[in-house]
Amino acid sequence: MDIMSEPSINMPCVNISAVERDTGLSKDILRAWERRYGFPKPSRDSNGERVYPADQLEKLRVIRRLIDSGLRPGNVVSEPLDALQARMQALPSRAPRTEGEFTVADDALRLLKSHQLTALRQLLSQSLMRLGLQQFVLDVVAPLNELIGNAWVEGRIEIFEEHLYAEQLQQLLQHAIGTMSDAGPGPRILLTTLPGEQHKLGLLMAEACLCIEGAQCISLGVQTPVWDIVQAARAHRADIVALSYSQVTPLNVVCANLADLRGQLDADVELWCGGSLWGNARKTVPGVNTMAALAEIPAALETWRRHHAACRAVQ
Amino acid sequence: MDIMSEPSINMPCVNISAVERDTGLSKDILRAWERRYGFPKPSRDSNGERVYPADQLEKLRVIRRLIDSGLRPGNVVSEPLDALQARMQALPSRAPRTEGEFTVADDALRLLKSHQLTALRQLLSQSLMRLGLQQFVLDVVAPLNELIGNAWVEGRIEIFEEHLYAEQLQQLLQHAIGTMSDAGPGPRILLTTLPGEQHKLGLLMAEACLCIEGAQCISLGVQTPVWDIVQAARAHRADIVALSYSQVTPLNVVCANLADLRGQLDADVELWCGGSLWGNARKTVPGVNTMAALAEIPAALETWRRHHAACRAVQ
DNA sequence: ATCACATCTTGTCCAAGACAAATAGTCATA
DNA sequence: TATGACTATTTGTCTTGGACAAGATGTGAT
Repeated sequence: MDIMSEPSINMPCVNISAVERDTGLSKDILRAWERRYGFPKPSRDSNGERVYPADQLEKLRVIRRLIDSGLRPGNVVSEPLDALQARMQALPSRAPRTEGEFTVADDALRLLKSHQLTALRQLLSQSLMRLGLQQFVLDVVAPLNELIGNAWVEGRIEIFEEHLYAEQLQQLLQHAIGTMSDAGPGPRILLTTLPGEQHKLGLLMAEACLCIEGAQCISLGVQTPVWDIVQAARAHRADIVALSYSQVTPLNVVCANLADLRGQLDADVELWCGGSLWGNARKTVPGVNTMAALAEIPAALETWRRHHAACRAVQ
Repeated sequence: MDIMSEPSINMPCVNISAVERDTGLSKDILRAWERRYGFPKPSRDSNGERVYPADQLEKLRVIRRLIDSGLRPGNVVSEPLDALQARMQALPSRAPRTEGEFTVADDALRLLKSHQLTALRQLLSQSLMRLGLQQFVLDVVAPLNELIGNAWVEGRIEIFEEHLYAEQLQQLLQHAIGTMSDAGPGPRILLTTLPGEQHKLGLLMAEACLCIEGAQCISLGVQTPVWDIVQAARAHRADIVALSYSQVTPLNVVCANLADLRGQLDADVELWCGGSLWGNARKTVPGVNTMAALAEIPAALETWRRHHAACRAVQ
């Protein structure tokens, strides 16, 4: 359906800012790679400014994911696309997924790709009802997310399909969370993401797991500046600030942001940060509770409650 | 720790990345202002890199707010802090609003500012139930949006409060839309915003008005690239693509994007674009149906249906 | 008043260089 | 075979100073 190898007959092109937005690679990095490795090699517009064709953008996304999984730029940036895709296949797939329990996720992906939107919504909704919110999030949404992510970098689904998927799931989760929000003796938790992180789904999944355990969740949505998180935490007397990250932000940046936020937050407010990027991270930030998986949430909450009860007793 | 010469003994200092993060001003802008206006004037570390003291960061935030409310950098960046704060006070309040019909919006703003979240949610929810979705959107949400926008540029509410407000309303609207989505003989309408436009609320308000009139809405969420909108419209055989814009994007950019999208969309797909920025716009784009207010939606749908019925009859 | 035209403003991009932190490679020692 | 120390390379980020186009403002004529 879409376009072929010839650049620029009808291929959509974008400038360096758009590439930075779409790939999470900074302008500096894009220019440095071009200088050092010869890729990306954008054409130039009449003003001498870089114009990236869609296929290079596509390749950059693959590269991004390979680097996130541990490879180094010098080894992958200059390789041709098919070699990279071969490497993608060879990556140790963290999700074993040979068992029969994730078939819902598979079915959902199939429905998404065949554009059967109402059927998709029905399937997800039914699955939610059958499993309950917690199990639904852990056993369906999380693997489905990974499935979608992989399908996307391998070019098997389009961006608009991912948008559509995220939209459906957001609705479903938000509704489910809304129906039980008002309970909870648990800690007051402020949820958001930092600027640059646009993915709301991870946030909602966390919120679901937290609400189920009786926490009082206050969600600011995505992309709240550090300073405003600090203010919000004070205004709402939050016990915990919980952030979510997908893979698009480089680990260094994430750690810097977290350290910054940790420094500005009042000391008695805990800072939790979740996201799949902590799976193979060796780095940690002092004073920040990082979680690689949603399944860690209940234990963390339990710990907080015990500790908090003890503190109260002492006072 | 590693404090420097002049500014202060214990003032925390940050590098240029942190300033970008906290103020939303890009590194390029920070360097350009320093070159042109002499502010900010960071000290340098041992490696010659910029180190910004906290008071300059604070002033940058004030400047940011003044610029967002219409002032120009050349006039404010080099002024002293107290002059800037005087200007903040002197900002004209754009909202006349003397009538008594928007009291719900006023109450909502009050609750938001006093951080009574559950009360706010209750108020909005009750209001929705009482008025019905359409009237709620037109008579409460729209004026409340304007109220919030004004309060923000005047510095009466914080960014995090605006986030919180948007989040509550999004949940409410999304839920309301979800409970009636599956009906409708009407046109298939693809809803989204273009990259750069992050406001989902406008989109949801439009979706609500469209759904009520029996249209089949397919929402892609925010920030879908042009190329993907085209693909999505084909995949889902949309009759209409509807976009939403708030005021933050310059009109020229909007028009250019619209023309681009219009050129790539199949000719038999209509393109609608709504948003308050069309209120005083003299510019139009050929082939694009622009609407300044949500109230225009029913008539537009009626027109489409009549025209479409006629076309069918001809075939 | 309204429009067209000239003039400033201002955000963004570019090039090429520099440097430190992170990573990989090497070699000797327990 | 591990482990640790040391060196070399890789890589992200910051620097300067210049350039340009789109937006905003001012000016003059209709």
